[in-house]
Amino acid sequence: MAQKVTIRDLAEAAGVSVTTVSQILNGKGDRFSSDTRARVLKLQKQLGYVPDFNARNLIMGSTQTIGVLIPNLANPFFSMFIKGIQQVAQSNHFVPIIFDANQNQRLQSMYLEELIKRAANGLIIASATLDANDIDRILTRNGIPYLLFDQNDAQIGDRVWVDDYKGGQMAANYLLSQGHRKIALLAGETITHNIQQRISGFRAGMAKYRATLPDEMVVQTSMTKLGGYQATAELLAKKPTAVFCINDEMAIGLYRGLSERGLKVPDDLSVMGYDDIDLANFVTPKLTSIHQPAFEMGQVATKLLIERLHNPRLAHQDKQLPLELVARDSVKLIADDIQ
Amino acid sequence: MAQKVTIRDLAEAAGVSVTTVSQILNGKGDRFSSDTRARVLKLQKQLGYVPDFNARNLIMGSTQTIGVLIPNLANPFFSMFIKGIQQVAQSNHFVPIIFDANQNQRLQSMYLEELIKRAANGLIIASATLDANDIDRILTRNGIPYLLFDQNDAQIGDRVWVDDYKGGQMAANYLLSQGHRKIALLAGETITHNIQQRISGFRAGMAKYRATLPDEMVVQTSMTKLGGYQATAELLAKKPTAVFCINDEMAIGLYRGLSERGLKVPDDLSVMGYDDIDLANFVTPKLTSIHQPAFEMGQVATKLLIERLHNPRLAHQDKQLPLELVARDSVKLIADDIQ
DNA sequence: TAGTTTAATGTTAACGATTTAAATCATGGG
DNA sequence: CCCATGATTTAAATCGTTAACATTAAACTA
Repeated sequence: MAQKVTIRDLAEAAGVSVTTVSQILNGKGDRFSSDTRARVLKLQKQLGYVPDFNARNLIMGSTQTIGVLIPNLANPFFSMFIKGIQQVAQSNHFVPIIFDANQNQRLQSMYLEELIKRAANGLIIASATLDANDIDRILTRNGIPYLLFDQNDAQIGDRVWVDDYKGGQMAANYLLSQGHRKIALLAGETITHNIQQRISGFRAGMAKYRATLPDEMVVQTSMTKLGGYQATAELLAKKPTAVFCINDEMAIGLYRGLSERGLKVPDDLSVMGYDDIDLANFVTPKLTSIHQPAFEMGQVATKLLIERLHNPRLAHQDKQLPLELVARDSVKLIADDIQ
Repeated sequence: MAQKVTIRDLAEAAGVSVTTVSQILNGKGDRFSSDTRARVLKLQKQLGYVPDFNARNLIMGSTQTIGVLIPNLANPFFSMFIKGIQQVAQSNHFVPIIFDANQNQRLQSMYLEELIKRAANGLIIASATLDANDIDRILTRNGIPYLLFDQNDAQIGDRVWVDDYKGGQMAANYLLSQGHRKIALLAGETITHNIQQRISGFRAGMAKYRATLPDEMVVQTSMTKLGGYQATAELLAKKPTAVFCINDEMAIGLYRGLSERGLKVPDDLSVMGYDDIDLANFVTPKLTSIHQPAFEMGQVATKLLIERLHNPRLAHQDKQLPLELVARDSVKLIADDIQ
């Protein structure tokens, strides 16, 4: 409960002016005698002086804060993404403020406002429910640089992305190469741009081998384990030999639905995921998936954003990260001719 | 890029003083004519005025911020915990700043300092590597209320807890009731207080039925899926009929280790977890576990902390939340006499 | 009418830092 | 012994708000 020690207290204790203290503590103290420098530094430790964050930011005009908006913390993909953000932010003396907006439109706007209020230096937005143009309007009006992620329909601002179209194609190619032709797609309820790309790519991949993905073979549900689970019956009714799940979480939900019905993956049904969360490697059978480098994506996003903060008139940056097919045990080879 | 609009601009535009604006915008404007009130409010929208966070906090002396330190974001238990925190914080106009300290001692201290610098109003610390007394020294020196979680060896500050001792007993009782006698324990490398309790309870539970948990039946490894996986061989060497994993993550790792060896849960080995993360319900076989109400714990922790902030001289609060055994399919009944 | 309320709004001093521009102090050459 | 010079140090302005304390004008009271 000790009264907070201010720069004035420290100055007084050291017998110098506040200017002196401020300069020395901010590394601009070359012009002071090493004697006073030492004295100030020593007393700082001794009194435990920490510059007041608000006072400092008020005059400096920076909070060293990055706002982050994500749809769902419980999805391991995003935990990893955040870990990447945190790492880079930390080493650049920034602090991320993370909001899990849980696909709630209203909440999302609230958080956006909160971040503006708090004078975040920049934002990383990985949430899809907000309209990109709305975001742009609000943020550029407030002069806040931001980076849109995972929903790059609008070509505004910097961009970190993976080639989802190609990812979809890779999935299709793999499934086809294993002899599957009757393939169902398990997608989310809201189709963001990147997921649309994924689906388009998948369709295109199918088409290349004169296979098709008719509309009646796609099932939509919430993009969670539960969603995948609940879609099982509907999916089974379509009698596919393989299912491409738009993310791993759903695939894992489907696993359960199948197992409850006594069906075996991949013998009775092949399942393929997307994201390659660490769990993919721990379910039985191990899930074949398309690997998205979530951690790295977080790192790169943060790096780009910070670069932009340092240099606002930088040309728009665009960084693509590689996707990778990780073939494990959830897809059965039912014929190896690919006609 | 438009120059930031200040309260002075708004005041000028409305033809009133800054006080008037300030008061009106802070709900203390009853003393002004409804005419000016309307005018100010309208112009605020029009000019898009947002009070400067730092200036405001500087004079108000509060940042409406809660710092949160957790060991691992990727553990679903903590994602849930955080979701609970966020929900309550949000509805009380607080914002949580979350740090994933990843059992890194140094990082943890850094984050702690950062939170102090940022003048967080209070802290929720769910990280074990820091010494409770160190924390107390640093934080009470700075007059920051905090709430220790998940490592309540020191009886300092407020407390949210589950009865881990009883949790351990419940696990033991259940395993014994299913006829198991040769039981191994899979624990973490660092044994925090709550986990120590869990283990003690487990031991006591065993003892009650004249069973024992000899030291050679406990295996220690990192508390992650990978850790659980890597412990498989060592565990198997002890030839138990059941394994009690100190958390679900490890149990899931063990699942994989067993499945790779062609062993079936629960026919070849029974597995029991702790936490009851949502995944427990989605693995095959579904994992029997002790349910910790992670989300609720986050909620309650935040509620207690905020109450404390509002009233610093409140008596220490102590809230216990219930634990629950969730019997699913991962433990085999090998004899139903419990002699 | 003079004095007192009351309603409506304004002045200005904090808050705790940073920073610019100016002041002070030695030192030494002329 | 004076002043220029460079080395140290400081006074004061500033950042955008809030709030305690005025102030003003109109309305009411006796």
